[in-house]
Amino acid sequence: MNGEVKEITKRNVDFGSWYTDVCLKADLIDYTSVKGSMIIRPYGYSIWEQIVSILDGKFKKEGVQNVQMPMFIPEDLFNKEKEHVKGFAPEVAYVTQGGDEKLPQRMIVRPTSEVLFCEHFKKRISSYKDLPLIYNQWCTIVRWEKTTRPFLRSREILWQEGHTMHATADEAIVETKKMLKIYEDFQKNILALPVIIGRKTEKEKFAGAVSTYTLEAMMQNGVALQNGTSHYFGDGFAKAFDIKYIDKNNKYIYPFQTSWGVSTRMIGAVIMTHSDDRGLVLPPNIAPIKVAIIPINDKVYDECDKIKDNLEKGNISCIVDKSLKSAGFKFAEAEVRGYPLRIEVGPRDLEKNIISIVRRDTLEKIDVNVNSYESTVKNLLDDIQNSLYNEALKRRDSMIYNVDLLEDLESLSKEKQGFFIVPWCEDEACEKTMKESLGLTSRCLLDENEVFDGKCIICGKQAKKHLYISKQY
RNA sequence: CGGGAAGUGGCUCAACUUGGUAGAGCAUUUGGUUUGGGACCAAGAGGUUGCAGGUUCAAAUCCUGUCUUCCCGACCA
Repeated sequence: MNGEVKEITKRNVDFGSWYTDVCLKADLIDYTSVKGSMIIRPYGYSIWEQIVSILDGKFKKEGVQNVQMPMFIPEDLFNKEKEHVKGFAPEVAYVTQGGDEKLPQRMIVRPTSEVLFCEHFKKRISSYKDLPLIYNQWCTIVRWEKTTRPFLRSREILWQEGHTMHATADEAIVETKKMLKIYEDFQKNILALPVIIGRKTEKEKFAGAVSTYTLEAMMQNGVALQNGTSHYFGDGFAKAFDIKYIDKNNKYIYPFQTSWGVSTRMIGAVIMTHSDDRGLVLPPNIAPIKVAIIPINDKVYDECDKIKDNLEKGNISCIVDKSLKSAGFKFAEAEVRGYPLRIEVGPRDLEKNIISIVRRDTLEKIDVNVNSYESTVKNLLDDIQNSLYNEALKRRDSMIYNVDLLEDLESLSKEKQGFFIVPWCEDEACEKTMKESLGLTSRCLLDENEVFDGKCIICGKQAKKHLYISKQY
């Protein structure tokens, strides 16, 4: 921890700079000389480790097996599924040379691994007894993004991608939705992020998918962020890759496929949802360090160590900040780094058998007895977790607008940002118009099964569904 | 990829307009005093000015290219 004073741009001055300031000053990332490829520093990486450990545990309970696939894909393999190629081609990085020799065929650096899994599935699947296959990998992928931003959009992406094969369409659809639900619960209960769950439109769905489901989070500034996806592929890839199994009736069947993924983008969503002008705010359930214990001077180290040991017995991770800085500096530092609670231990308070606990979200300070604080700490952590979610939910809900008329949308979207729910005819042309004239992209359908009779906000023809639209990262 | 801004010790910036060989604060190191909201005193170290060319007797400064970052679009998780 170095000792420079960390100035953070205020949110209302420049939200984008505030965000990168928080990422840098909270010591989550650093830049490199490679465009769009950030270093995730130890503190930032420990947040990712929390995410991995919790999610991976949930996956394993669902029978997911982890694998590791190659990073390179020969170009002809990648070209097998036409929609998939078309969707990803513009952002693919190619390897053209190995050592001194030019490669006979270009390799692509995986932007996602569907085709590698398909190639492998073909070898592994021959009977209904081989199904389902439920695989996942934690890995990095590369997409040659033009605009990059820490966590939210980088060229090298640290993520998890699940790929599954099933005997029936129903089973695959259940899998798709099951993983979506796991993501939703994780984001709600662990990351304290309210998300809107829904199906993507044809225009916005994953290249090669039958249907794509999304988790749409809303940032403080009213800009939406797709924070995870789960896709149902039908048997499209299976057909393209000639993956077949023999069923009980000795008939050849193409199996049904899913894929689903979340990435370090979730860390960006946590920052942009909960943090404030003082720096990072982390929900306790994802915070690698839940309590920062701050000795006011060097005479109280023993008491601090005792508190740390005691809390860690109750599985509450702590640090004691013994750096040779003034107390005020340490308080500020603890706030920048977003430790959910800090405990101030000072000689004057100790004479009265008191220590102070300060919560990061509200900065509220309470005094507790030095011999009995465990339950208070636990309760406060729970309370912060709940209150961060509730605050985020309240704010998100206040940024959802139902709009039926184009003129209302035009004026409203000029002064407000957030989700707009609009009636839509399901014509892609109208989707394009929303984007080109208002800068609003479709996020997902309000309800994929909705039956609704109204007028499309753009063309006025019959609308069939309501659509969430917004600005997006 | 288009439009705008920026890049000078670890950080924030000055010197650039008008070319003359880089300076401050903070951080860092050492010694000391301190510690209840970003401590103080003293001494020291640290920079061929993002990178590559060019103009010039001379380039942080002028020109060209390139890379990176930020903002706004387009593209996308």
